[in-house]
Amino acid sequence: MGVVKSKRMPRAVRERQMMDAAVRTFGQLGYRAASMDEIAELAGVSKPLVYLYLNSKEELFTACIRREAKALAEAVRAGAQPGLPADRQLWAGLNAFFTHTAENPDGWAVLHRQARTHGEPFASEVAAMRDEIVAFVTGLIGAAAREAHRDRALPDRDVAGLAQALVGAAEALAGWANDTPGVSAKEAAATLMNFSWAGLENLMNGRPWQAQA
Amino acid sequence: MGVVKSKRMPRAVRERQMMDAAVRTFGQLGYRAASMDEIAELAGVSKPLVYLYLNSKEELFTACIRREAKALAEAVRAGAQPGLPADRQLWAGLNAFFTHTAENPDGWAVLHRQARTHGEPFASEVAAMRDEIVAFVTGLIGAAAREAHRDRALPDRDVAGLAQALVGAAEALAGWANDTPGVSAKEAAATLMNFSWAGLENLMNGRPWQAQA
Amino acid sequence: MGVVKSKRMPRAVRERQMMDAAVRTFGQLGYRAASMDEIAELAGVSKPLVYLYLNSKEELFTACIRREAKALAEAVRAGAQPGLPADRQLWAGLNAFFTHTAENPDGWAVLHRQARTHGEPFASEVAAMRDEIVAFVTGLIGAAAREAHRDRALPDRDVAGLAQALVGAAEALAGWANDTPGVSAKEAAATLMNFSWAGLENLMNGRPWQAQA
Amino acid sequence: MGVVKSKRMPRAVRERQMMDAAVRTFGQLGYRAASMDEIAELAGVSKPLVYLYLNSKEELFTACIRREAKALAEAVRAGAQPGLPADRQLWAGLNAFFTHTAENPDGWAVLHRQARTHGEPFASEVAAMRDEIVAFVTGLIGAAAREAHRDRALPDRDVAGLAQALVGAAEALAGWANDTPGVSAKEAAATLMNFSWAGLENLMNGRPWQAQA
DNA sequence: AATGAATGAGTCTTCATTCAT
DNA sequence: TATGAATGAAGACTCATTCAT
Repeated sequence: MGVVKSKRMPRAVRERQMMDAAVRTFGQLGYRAASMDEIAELAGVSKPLVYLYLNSKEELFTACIRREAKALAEAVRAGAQPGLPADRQLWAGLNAFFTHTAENPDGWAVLHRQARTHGEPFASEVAAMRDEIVAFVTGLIGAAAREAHRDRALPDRDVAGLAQALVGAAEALAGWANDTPGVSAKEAAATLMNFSWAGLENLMNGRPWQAQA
Repeated sequence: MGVVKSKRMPRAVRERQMMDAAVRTFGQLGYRAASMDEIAELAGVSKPLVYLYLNSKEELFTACIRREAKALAEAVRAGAQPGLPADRQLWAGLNAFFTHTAENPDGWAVLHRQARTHGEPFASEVAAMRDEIVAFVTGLIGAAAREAHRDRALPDRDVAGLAQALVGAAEALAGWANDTPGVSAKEAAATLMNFSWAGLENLMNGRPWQAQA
Repeated sequence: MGVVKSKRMPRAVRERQMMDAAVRTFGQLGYRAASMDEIAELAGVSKPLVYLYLNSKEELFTACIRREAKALAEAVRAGAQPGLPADRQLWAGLNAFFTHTAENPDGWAVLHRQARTHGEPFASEVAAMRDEIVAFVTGLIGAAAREAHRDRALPDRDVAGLAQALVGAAEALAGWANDTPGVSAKEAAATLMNFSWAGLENLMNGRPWQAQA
Repeated sequence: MGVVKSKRMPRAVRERQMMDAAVRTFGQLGYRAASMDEIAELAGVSKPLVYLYLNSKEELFTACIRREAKALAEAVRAGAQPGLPADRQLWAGLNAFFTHTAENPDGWAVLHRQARTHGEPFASEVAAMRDEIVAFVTGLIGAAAREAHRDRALPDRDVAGLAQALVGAAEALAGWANDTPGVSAKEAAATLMNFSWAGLENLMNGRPWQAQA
């Protein structure tokens, strides 16, 4: 009878709308600068409904972090194809990572920029996902080490550092690819693969990592 | 006996106290979460004096970014020793970088975490310094490529991408080293040097980059 | 027993209460000296509600000016009776004007004293209404000149000047009548009618304008 | 020895500089919007010196009102030439008034707009000057009445009302003359003289007041 | 399931005013 | 005579959050 305002939707749908709005707002403005008013309006609902479903700004932000972390981890997991050699697995994982972050810039911003910037309830929330990536890389390196028949694996802390460096390089390349016209996500992935797998010395001596080799 | 809350200090001194307090507060809480009240109290002065000298929260934050960016850039410039081979220069520069960020964790947090997270007057402020460091690394990689006497130098865009990756990795490792107890600047530098120079494949095959070689 | 601080009223009602409080406060203290706290308290609501409905101090003041200007212009329009001879119309209009300003002293103070004293967004807001009244008086004087069957009508610019003088005198008298106990609207109107219609010379020679003549 | 900064001036001179700056600032911005900082800077002295000489913002404003009121009253007194017939005296007084206010717009703004807008210490301060003008007009009318050999003078309250109307008309005409290109101060004075002395009826019947008659 | 009405608490910013020299 | 250094108090504005329906 008149304007349809899409009311009375099932809870799950409404919740998803709110989370979408929240991820977008948090990702673009940050935790503090984002306001519940803005999120509610972007979600097309009233503020009390947001509170009814998600309780508080803090819980809402936490829920966003969890959702996006899960989605990213799953994307990387799904992209990497177990059974391939370690370098091909890394290549596949990086491609999945770059593709997912390019398609979900706000989610990535929430995870990478915002969650780590705002103190304690949140930082440890992201740590879980970081640990998962670290575990993925660790596993890769372990597998590679076994392939190479080496007895001594790299120490754990070294692996954690390498994972940090890899993610940092990936994020920098993602930003650079976005800002530099003509650089595709795949090219960025190749650059990172070369950088991380072959190392600068090999690159300078004409021995890059070969995707097809 | 105890700290005398000394009064009537010359402007330059007070300004430095305020900036110190601001860097610490902004670095730990972020731009939005930090309050001018908190900064003033930490500096041991009243709020109006902060405004009298530094005009506004935005200008204060910008001043912090500029001061810390300048200090970091100068530290890296001073650490790198022109004349050495490229890998030794890189090693020296990384050491200077990680040492400075370890000694100024709040300043580094302001630059890396906070300034880039909080929109536009600030992001471009840091970008300038970052570009300077990227240019430095780009030069290093180019020089190394020439030293290798290869006929075909790496294409410019590849070099730029590698530099971005290297700087991104360094940034991530600096944050990680600050947050992880027991990781020294030298260890972080070594991890990154191995990662970037030798590459993962060499690492896993027991052929790391050798600082003394 | 006593005023119940009733809650949960419809927006339109609350808005009117706020505007009433604002007109009173602005009229008595001026734009700068009036505080939003004071207005909110006088309206019986919390400050955020004032902001929710009226956005800012500036918009609130502007809204007050518009409301009071509209009310005054309508009162004068309704009071003047087209069809009467010019002097009778003027007399009727003046009576309406002085009656309205006497009944709405704060509104009049907002228009005459405060709005014109506080710079540019506001001054031009009142100017529109003032011009409307000046145009009304200009028309009256022109009509009266035509009624007098004179061949040479007064030059336009002279008429405009006279209208300005008349309105200015009316404005001053309204303020004076409000501030001086015991001066009724009718007395003010009579004083001005004598002054403007008969002129000082006639007054001093015992020939005032006669309402009934 | 370097820049002359005009220091160590006698107190009277410094005080005049401060008052000049204050009149200008108060006149343009109003009592509340004017800041002591601004006044001190415009006067070319430090703030504590303003306080040393003039004690407080309130006293400073009061001093401004007194100075400007005295100057205006003296200008009008000096312009009016006792001994002339009443209408010529009024003409001379109006000319002096218009001339003075045109030459001292800030002083006039302080008296007319600002002082009356800001509550009680100040309003009564201006009242003194208003009374002086009322007394001037009253005297004129009394003289004219004697010239006309009338026994009964106009009641006091009527005279006060007439003075209010006259000043109101004068201020309106001053504003109008300033805003309308080509209208000189003298023309404005003539318009007001006609309006107030001859009255509208006489004007419309071709019997204006004659400056030379 | 959903919302219009409402607020306590806090943040940035300004200003008149004083102290020590 | 003159000022650089400093602050208490207040004011505009925002926001996360709740209540009544």
